[in-house]
Order: sequence, then structure tokens, then C-alpha cells
Amino acid sequence: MDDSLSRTFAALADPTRRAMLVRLSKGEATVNDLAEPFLKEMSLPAVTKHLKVLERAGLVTQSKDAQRRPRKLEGERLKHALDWIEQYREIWEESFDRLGEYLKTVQAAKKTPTKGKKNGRKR
Amino acid sequence: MDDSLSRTFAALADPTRRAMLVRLSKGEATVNDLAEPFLKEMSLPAVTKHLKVLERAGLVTQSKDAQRRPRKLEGERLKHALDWIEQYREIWEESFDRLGEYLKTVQAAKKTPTKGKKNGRKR
DNA sequence: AGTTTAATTAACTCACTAGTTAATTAACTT
DNA sequence: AAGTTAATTAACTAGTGAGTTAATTAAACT
Repeated sequence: MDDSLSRTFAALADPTRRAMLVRLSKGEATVNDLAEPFLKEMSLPAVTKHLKVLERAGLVTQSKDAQRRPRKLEGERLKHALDWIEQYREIWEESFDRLGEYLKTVQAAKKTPTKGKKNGRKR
Repeated sequence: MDDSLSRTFAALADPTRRAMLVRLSKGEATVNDLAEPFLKEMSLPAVTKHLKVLERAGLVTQSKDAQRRPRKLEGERLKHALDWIEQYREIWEESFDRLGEYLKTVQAAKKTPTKGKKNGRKR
């Protein structure tokens, strides 16, 4: 796991980190802000480590404000990840189409019911 | 890492597995087909393991053909992953907009050059 | 100067990941 | 029935990930 895209996906593969990104999408936040919802589940250093993962992936950057280190969401790597997945769009859209076709068939069958299996048609 | 989205992102966080998905997007393939490009770098059982990861994430399914076990790409989980990232679209689009604004400013500055910094205008 | 706040670093543990080779299963071929 | 092909399972190892507590750094407050 050494390339940028792998680091991005690996960073996204954790619910705590995803929740932090959601929080950051609402605006900058300090470590304490980000940690607050998780302090029942984990310690502050654990949060710092999650932030390190997000930073190494380029999803988040820090700035400085006295002893605070506000974090900010960076969109670029998210866009790269989205672009990679995007290339498969037709895969799920085509199975959606097939589902649509199937539903149409079922509908049609209901409207013109046939007596036996003999009359089952294939579009 | 227990939920579906985490498993999906974790599965995508490896270049070998992403390459396998690219191959599968071109159509069904057997384990040997999928392994072939990687056999200089890793063994067949390693490939089987990568496939297990993709299957546990629901990205790939198997079928049966004699002793072959052809794999097929399933789009649904990819769509879920894309949908999750999609919620951040405005993050990168707004920074793109800011870049656009900046470039416009630079352009404008070139067209109507000023003498000193006194005349530097903001938007 | 001493204390509090904000965050990180150090050192350690445990579980999981990614790989290995060797053995096994399952189905087809001769 | 014996051999080949296709793939998986078993057993193991090295490295990494996610967490812990304790100690440390850095800046602000009194």
C-alpha cells in the first residue's frame, strides 16, 4: 500500500476516519473538536493517529492557531478516488437497466395473464 | 473494519486488487486469467486471497464452470462507495472555483497592468 | 514562575494483512 | 485408473494497523 490512491482508499476504510471527514466537510476543526464524539470509545492519541493517516493520504491539512492545530478537508484526493470508481459506472447502471427490463416484463405478465407455462415469453 | 463500506474501501486500497477489478470490468475471468499478469510478482494462492477480499466486500462473485470458478464484477458496492464520496463533491468544486477566480484575477491583472502594489484589487 | 490547555511522541500490545510453500480437493482427459 | 488442470486450504512468517498509558512539547493564562 504505497501509492496515493491506495493510501486514500485505506484512509477511507475506517468509520472513525470517515466520520471525521464528515465533520470536516462542515468546516475547520481542532483535534479536540474532532475527538469529542469519540472520547468514549478511544483516547486522544488514537485520534491523533487517525488524523495522521488522513494527512498522509492528503485528505486533510493542518494550520496553526496558538496551541491549536486546526484541520481542514482537502478535496483533491477524494476527487481522484471518485474518478477511479467512476470508470465502473456503466457496470452498475447496466445491471440497473436489466432490473428495469425485468420489472417491465413482470408488469406486462400481470396485465395479460396467461393460462399455463407454455405461454411464458422471453421479451 | 467491520461494516460494508469499510470493507469496500479496504478492498480498493490495493493496486493488485484494483487491477483485478479493471480486468473484470472487461468481462468474466477465471482465477488463472486474473492471476496471469501477477505471477511474476506473487503466487497463485496470493491471488486467491485477494479474490477472497474482493468477495467479502461484495465487489466480485463466483460461478461454476467445470473445474473453473469464473469471477464477475458486481457494481452495487462500487456505487455505494461512489455515493459516499459524492457528498464531498462541492468541497473540490469550490476550491476549483477559487482557482478559477484566482486565474481570472491574474488574467485581468495582465490585461490592465498597474504600476505599483497600491493598485492591487481584490475581485 | 507555575499551571493549564492542546496536542503529540514514545513505547508497547494485539490482531490482522499479505505473502510464502506444501498439501489437498475437484473435475476433466487419456 | 492414472494423470493433468484449476483452484483452494493449511500452516506459517514478517510487517502493519489500531489501540493503550505515560511522558513530553508548546503556547497561553494567572
